[in-house]
Formats: sequence, C-alpha cells, structure tokens
Amino acid sequence: MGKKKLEIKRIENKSNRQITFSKRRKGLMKKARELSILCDAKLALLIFSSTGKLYELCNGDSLAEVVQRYWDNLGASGTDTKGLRFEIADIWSDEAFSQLVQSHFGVSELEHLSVTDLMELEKLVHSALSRIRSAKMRLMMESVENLKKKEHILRNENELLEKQIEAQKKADDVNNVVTRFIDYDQTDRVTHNLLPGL
Amino acid sequence: MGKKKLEIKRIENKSNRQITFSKRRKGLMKKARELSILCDAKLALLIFSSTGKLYELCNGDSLAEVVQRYWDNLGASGTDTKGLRFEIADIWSDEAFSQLVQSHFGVSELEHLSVTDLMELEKLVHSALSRIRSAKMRLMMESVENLKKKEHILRNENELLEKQIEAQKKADDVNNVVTRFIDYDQTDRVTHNLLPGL
DNA sequence: AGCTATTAATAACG
DNA sequence: TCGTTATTAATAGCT
Repeated sequence: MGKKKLEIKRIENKSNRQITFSKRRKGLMKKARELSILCDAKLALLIFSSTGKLYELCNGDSLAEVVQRYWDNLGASGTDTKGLRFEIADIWSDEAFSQLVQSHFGVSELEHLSVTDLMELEKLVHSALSRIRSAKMRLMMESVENLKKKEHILRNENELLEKQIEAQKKADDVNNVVTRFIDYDQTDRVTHNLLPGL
Repeated sequence: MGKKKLEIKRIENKSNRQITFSKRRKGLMKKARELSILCDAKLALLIFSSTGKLYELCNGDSLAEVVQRYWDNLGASGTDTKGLRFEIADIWSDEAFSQLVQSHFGVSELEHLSVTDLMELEKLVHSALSRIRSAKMRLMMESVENLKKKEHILRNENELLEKQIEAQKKADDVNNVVTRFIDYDQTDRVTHNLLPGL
C-alpha cells in the first residue's frame, strides 16, 4: 500500500529498512492496540529491531511498558527531575501517553508541568507499571492453567480411545478367526451374496 | 478502512466483536510477519481472545528466548534508590537475606551500614532480583512450551486413534454381517471348535 | 464464509 | 528526519 507494491523479503538497503521498520512498527503497534480495545483481547507484542533495540506493547497500553523499560533499564531517579524530563521526552511521541497527560494535567507539553506535577506523574506511571506486571503474570498463569486443563482432557480422551481400540481388537480377532474359517470353508457364495461390494 | 469509520472502543455486539477479532487478528499477524521479514526484526506476539484462546506468533528464536531477552533487557542495570530501599524493607524479614548482609558486611542491621555499603548492597540485590526474575520467567515459559508440545503430541495421538477406530468399525461391520450369517446358518459347531474360550 | 465500498497504511519522493 | 501523495492493503457492513 505504497506507491509501488513491495515484495515481502528482507530490505537490503539499510536506510530504507530502518525507515520501513519505524513506520511499520508504529502501524503494527497501533493495530495491536486497536485490536485489544475493540475486541477486549489481552495481548503482548515484543519487537527487537535488527540493532537490538526493544519495543514492546502489552494489553493495548504501550506507554506504561515503554516507561517500564526506561524505569528498569535506565533506572529512574526519584529526585532527579532533569533525568525524568529527559526520559519522558524520549517517549513523548507516544500518543496514548500524551493523551493521558493531557487529561490529567490539562496540558500536553511536559515542559509546562511543575516539579510537583512531574512527581505525581512519576508515581502514577510507577503504579501503572506494577498493575501491568501483575496483569501480565496473571495472564501467564492463566495460560498455564488452560494448557494443563487441555492436557488433562486430552489424556482422558486418549485413555478412553485406547480402551475402545482394545475392545474392538478383541472383537475383531474373533471375527477374523471366523472369517478365516469362512474363507477356508469355501463359502465364497455366501460372502458374495451378502456383501456384493467386496 | 471499512464501509464506515469505526470508533476505537469495545464492540459491544458479541458476534461482531468475534468477527472483527478474527479478521483483525489475522491482519495483525500478517503485518507482524511482514515486519519481521522486511526489517530483519525478531518479534513475539501473543494474543488472548476474550474467551481465553491463545494465538501466538514468534519468528526466529523460541518465544522463551525472546521473552528471556526482553526480561534480561529489563534487569540490566540501574539504581532506583527509592524503589530498591522499599524492596529491601519488604524482604528484610527474610532470615536468609539478613544472614547474607551479616556475612557480607559484618552487621545484620541495615541502619548500621554506610551509604557506600548500602549502594553496594543495592546493586547486589538488584542483580539478584533480575536473576530471579529471569529464572522465573524462563521456567514459566518453558512450562508453557512443554505443555503446548504435550498438547500437540496428544492431539496427534488422538487423531490417529480416532482413525484406527474408524477403520476398525468398518472392518467390524463387515464381520458382523458375516457373523450374523454364521449364526443364522447354525454353525455353532464351528465357533465352538475354533474358539473354545467363548 | 465471500463481497465491495471505504478507510487506513505506507512506499517513494521532496 | 519529517511531511506529502499516489497507491496498495485492510476491513466494516452486508449477504
């Protein structure tokens, strides 16, 4: 969906690859967020660029997760306002975060916030982080539980089927012997009469 | 991009939500795959439908590896002084930790440590924490993968058994007809001779 | 599960 | 890097 149709294979030109990565990553995350909102789905998306940079999205909220990366990786200092400004400035392009700030403080530019506001924002983002973590953990536990249940059900089914086969094998053996007798007894007439298809 | 612009909010109609989920999930996964190919990116995508069904996409590495890398990324390094102090306070009741501090610094009370000691401890605890987290995540991902593998194997086994049963049923039907003929023909002698156990 | 009118994403260019 | 635009791609509402 560009000026020309693009073949789906590795883009060799490094610069073009980087541009396409940036655009498509943004688009992908947007669509992921939309899916989670529209359809009430839980999702997690992790993307590592070819240079190793990590982008991730969890449950439709890219903001808190990106902040999580900054928080844990760079180590946000509670008192270093300059550092906080810098970090948040880096993720400032994020639409959801921008909206959150707008609705919370009435402005969308971080530069307009006071130190007090920024500290409140910091706290808010931090609590979002822990909620996201616990939600993520719960999801994983749920998926483990689901898989275990599935396994159990399948095991039972398997056992049942195996018993059925055993039973049928026995019956079949009996019939085989009988059948062999019939063959031996030259009763072709009979089988042909009764089983014209064979 | 449909006949009408769709507002991005939860679709209340269950049927429509399901349809949209199915369509958009497919689209999202396609785009994720394209991104990974075009831009040489590693990615992992997990989607849980509202009914709990899991869909996942993961290129290159196993999901566990991608998540592992993600987790390692988070646990790299950092000095969140406030957060860490809080965490230390929380786990302070733990005897083992107390002993660790004792053996490391010669005292078991945090209050007796110098700022330098506390910073060292902080670093130590942080790295321990990230190692624990990464181990935990790895274990959980492994168990998920194992369970999925088991499920797959069981499903295949089930399919096979079901096919066997189908085949045997057919054979059985044939034999039943033959058996009924034999019964009708008063060949009790034969079955008794050949199958004294029945 | 398909179809089509629309909207949305984006490749190439500036 | 950022914005614009010509195209292609995705999909919402129907059937």
